[in-house]
Amino acid sequence: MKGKIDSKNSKKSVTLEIEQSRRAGLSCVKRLPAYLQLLRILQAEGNEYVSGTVLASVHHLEPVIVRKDLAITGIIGTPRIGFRVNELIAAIERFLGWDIQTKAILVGAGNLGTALLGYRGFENFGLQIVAAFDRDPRKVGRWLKGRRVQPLEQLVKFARRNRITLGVLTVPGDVAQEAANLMARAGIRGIWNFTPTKLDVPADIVTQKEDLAEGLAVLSHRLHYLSRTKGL
Amino acid sequence: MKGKIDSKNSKKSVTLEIEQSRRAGLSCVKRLPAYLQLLRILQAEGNEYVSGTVLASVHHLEPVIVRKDLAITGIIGTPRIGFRVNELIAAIERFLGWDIQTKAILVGAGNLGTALLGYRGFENFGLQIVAAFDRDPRKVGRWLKGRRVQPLEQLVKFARRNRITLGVLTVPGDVAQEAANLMARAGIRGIWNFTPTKLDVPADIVTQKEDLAEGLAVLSHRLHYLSRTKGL
DNA sequence: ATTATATCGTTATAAAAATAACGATACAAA
DNA sequence: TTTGTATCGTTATTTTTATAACGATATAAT
Ligand SMILES: NC(=O)c1ccc[n+]([C@@H]2O[C@H](COP(=O)([O-])OP(=O)(O)OC[C@H]3O[C@@H](n4cnc5c(N)ncnc54)[C@H](O)[C@@H]3O)[C@@H](O)[C@H]2O)c1
Ligand SMILES: NC(=O)c1ccc[n+]([C@@H]2O[C@H](COP(=O)([O-])OP(=O)(O)OC[C@H]3O[C@@H](n4cnc5c(N)ncnc54)[C@H](O)[C@@H]3O)[C@@H](O)[C@H]2O)c1
Repeated sequence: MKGKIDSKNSKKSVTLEIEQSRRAGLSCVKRLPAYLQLLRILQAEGNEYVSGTVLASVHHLEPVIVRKDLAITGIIGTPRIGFRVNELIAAIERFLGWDIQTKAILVGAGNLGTALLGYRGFENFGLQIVAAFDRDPRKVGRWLKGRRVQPLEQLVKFARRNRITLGVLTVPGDVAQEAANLMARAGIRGIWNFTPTKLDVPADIVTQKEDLAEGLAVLSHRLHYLSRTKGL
Repeated sequence: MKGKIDSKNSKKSVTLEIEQSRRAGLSCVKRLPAYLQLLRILQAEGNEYVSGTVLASVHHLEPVIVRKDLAITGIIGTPRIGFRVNELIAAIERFLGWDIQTKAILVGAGNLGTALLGYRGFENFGLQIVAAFDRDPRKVGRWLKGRRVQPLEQLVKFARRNRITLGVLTVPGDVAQEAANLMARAGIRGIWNFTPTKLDVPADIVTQKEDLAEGLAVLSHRLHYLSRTKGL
């Protein structure tokens, strides 16, 4: 069932093969954090086991989806009982690489950047924002949520010296590309992009665009639909 | 002018409208805002036309995907030329219901809530956050990004009086459900949920969960994979 | 006028994801 | 012991989404 790729279609592009070779569907990976969040609560409540059925019902999913999702982490459950909560948390964290803290820098200490710097939840996702950079001289030097805002000129040196692999991008959209270029020069491997700008980066750099408008579009469309069909 | 395909066309448009109000592909709806963002830039630069091919190349998509996505908005392009930028913007906005500004309230004026209140981009998405509510007495009464923070007790009255249909939820996860209940009592129709808590709401309320961890999981997984296969 | 070509819109096919189906297993109760 | 059942993990099947294929059309070039 798994097997090697038949090299039938060479057009199929490297990206797909990469994702397939790990056998992790994108939608599956996206659901894992939600399970993790719930598992942490169950753990705190002292539960030793949890069934896929319970995880499914909370998130309004079919149990079989949950079981399949969890399967890619390598976890094995016991029939009639479920999964060990501790083991499951460890398996998901390990699969996502969240068992080891990754150091990140943030570029653009504005509204959103400040909020992200102040978010305590990232440590649960293996993320540690260790420094913030900004171009605005009025912000440089100030302390923000426990980090001192540094000038852009320091970025490359800092990132290289501290072996930073991940960058969080929260600058205005029209300067996003140049900030990304700077990150690339600094040896950053992954960019978490909160700007509405699609970035152009070397092939060995991974970008993830976080677009709030996507979710709002879905919400708006659903509401719009409801109001048209139910006449509300 | 188009007499020869008239009968076929009318039949098709009926089908399309049904499908439009019924279920537009989720992935399609999610891509529309990205097109819109680029279109606004093109419009500001004075471009009159844009081809699906151009939109596709910027976002690293296949042209046919773009054309199909745009088709659900009802827009019609001209071969060899493309689409009128103005018309396309209007069509997407109309499809998403973003041509009319929707009034929203925000509950939880903390780190993230403040950032969202300060975001000027929402007016491009037909969203207008007109009020903020918080439980913390130290925050109530203060001005935040041009809005006065109001106590929770005012929420129901305010929302009903101002016919608010949309709520933005940025409270801590463990009180998210009760805040959502309050919104439901206030007649809110849609909840944009930024907490990691899966909400339980009446069937006639639409919720959209915005989970940053999803995107981070994808990014982490890609990086993790890269580091294991390319040994970097 | 003819040809070339970039693009459109639709239809056909392939790939991914969700859902259904089903046998296997661990424990509880009769 | 036997039966009942909630769950697991795997293997179909269906649905959704992405990609490929193709004829049609508007404009520019020959
Ligand atoms: N605030 C939100 O809620 C929100 C929501 C969705 C998307 N976004 C996006 O996030 C980004 C930031 O939004 P914001 O509201 O925080 O904007 P902001 O203006 O508050 O912050 C931007 C910060 O980037 C700094 N900056 C500007 N140019 C820079 C450069 N070249 N290098 C480094 N820093 C630079 C500015 O000094 C400022 O501090 C924008 O692209 C925006 O579209 C924000
Ligand atoms: N800050 C981020 O970058 C970030 C990122 C991802 C997710 N989130 C999520 O967003 C939510 C808010 O995060 P935050 O960092 O802004 O937290 P925060 O603590 O800074 O803000 C929470 C605010 O909600 C208020 N509040 C508490 N209980 C309330 C209630 N019952 N009704 C109304 N208001 C109430 C608090 O007084 C506070 O002002 C959390 O659920 C968090 O997990 C935040």
